[in-house]
Amino acid sequence: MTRSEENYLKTIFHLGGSKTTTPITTNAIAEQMETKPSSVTDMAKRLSEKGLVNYKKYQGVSLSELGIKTALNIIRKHRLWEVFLVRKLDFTWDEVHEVAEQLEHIKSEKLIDKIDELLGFPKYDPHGDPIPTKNGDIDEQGYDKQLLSELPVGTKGTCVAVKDSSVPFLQYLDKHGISIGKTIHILGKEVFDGSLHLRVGNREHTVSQQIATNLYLQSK
Amino acid sequence: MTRSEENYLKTIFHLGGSKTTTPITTNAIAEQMETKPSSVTDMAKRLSEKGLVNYKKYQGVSLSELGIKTALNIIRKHRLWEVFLVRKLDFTWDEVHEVAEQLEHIKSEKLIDKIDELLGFPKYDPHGDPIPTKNGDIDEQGYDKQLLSELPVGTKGTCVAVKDSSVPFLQYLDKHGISIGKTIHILGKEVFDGSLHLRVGNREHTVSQQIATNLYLQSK
DNA sequence: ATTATTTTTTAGACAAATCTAAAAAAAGGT
DNA sequence: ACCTTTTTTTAGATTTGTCTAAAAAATAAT
Repeated sequence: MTRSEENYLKTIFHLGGSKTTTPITTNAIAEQMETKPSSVTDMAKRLSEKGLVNYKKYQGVSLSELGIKTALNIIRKHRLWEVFLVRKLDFTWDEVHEVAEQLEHIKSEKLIDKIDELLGFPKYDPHGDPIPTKNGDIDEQGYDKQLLSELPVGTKGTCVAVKDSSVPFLQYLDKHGISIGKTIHILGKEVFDGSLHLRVGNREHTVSQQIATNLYLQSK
Repeated sequence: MTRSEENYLKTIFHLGGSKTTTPITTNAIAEQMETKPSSVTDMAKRLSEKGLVNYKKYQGVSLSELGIKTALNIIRKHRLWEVFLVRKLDFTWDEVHEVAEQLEHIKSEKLIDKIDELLGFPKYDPHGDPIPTKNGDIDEQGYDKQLLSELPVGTKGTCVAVKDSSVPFLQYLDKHGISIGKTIHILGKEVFDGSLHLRVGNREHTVSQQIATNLYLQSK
């Protein structure tokens, strides 16, 4: 397994390539990976040779059983390292992704199992995404969560995950005191643009619809 | 900096390439890295282009100032990760090298500084080798240590480092209860083959000269 | 000092992973 | 159904890092 192969598998998984129903297009992969479609075609052939993906010319790519298992293993490593960075080394949630992108490729089963143990076998990463188990089981559902934008005014809930985990979005949330575990109260909604009025802790803010469609709450 | 370039720099450093006096030969590097001399020549040119080594045809390689700084930074990372693996994840000292070979190439200054901090700024790795500082200072001397083979009968000392840190040697030491920090008493010496009779803790062993020339004590 | 041996370098080839430009196939529009 | 546009693939080139085989330089030996 090369690093590049691992990155392709991970991307294909994130684009939904574990379901055989709709194969992932060459273009979609290229765009996501910021590479050229021709490079994707080359890699699709290589991965197909190795039995990691199903690929037929002009018909896109989906992951094989082995491909899914491999992708989940990389995602497991990525997310465990993210938890480690936040909990043990005081990284902020917007800093972890870049470093975890490197750490996820370290080849040592013992290492990642020990990190898992050190962290007390966490179930979710710092963005609220579920961590696959050693056997490749993943709690796709996660918490019983709903997008902030889909909840009615008056709802009170706990922030459990983010949909977008880009650096600017995470920094925006930090600036407004929003993080995983925080209680959020929906005070009002502007019908015109879908913006929401919230109470987070003892502070009140207005957030745009774009924010509201990228934040998951568990309502109570 | 590619991973391969980093590995060459590290190897050149370990072969003594930081002293301009005796350049390191192509063959020596090839042998150490288990590669071919022609590959070393290629890399020597590339590293020379980048100002990391001094290289003139047929005259071997030595590290430039920048090369030394870079090599020490990689060694620093390698050794800090080794300490982390032993102290935080219960790796044994014969297991750490292979994983640290991978971890040393992770690019994040913040990561290694936080690991350093988490460990309380250790000065020595699990084999007793000194850890370079962030600025590239290294305590070459280390402890005021002497090879076990060079000490007189009757000496009592603390094991502070190993010269050979190969897996078989470290496992041999483990089997005989010898580790960094252990007190060793030299009870007798066989003139014929240089083997030594030792007391380690409450056990007594005879060890060959080969063992004795690869173990450092700090006598007291 | 000339030959033999060893070391080092060059030249050319190969694999992985990428790119550009052009060709082929698929999808969309009228 | 035909033409146009988009998507995908092929073909050929490039870079990094490696190799083998042959040439060149340095070292050693008689």
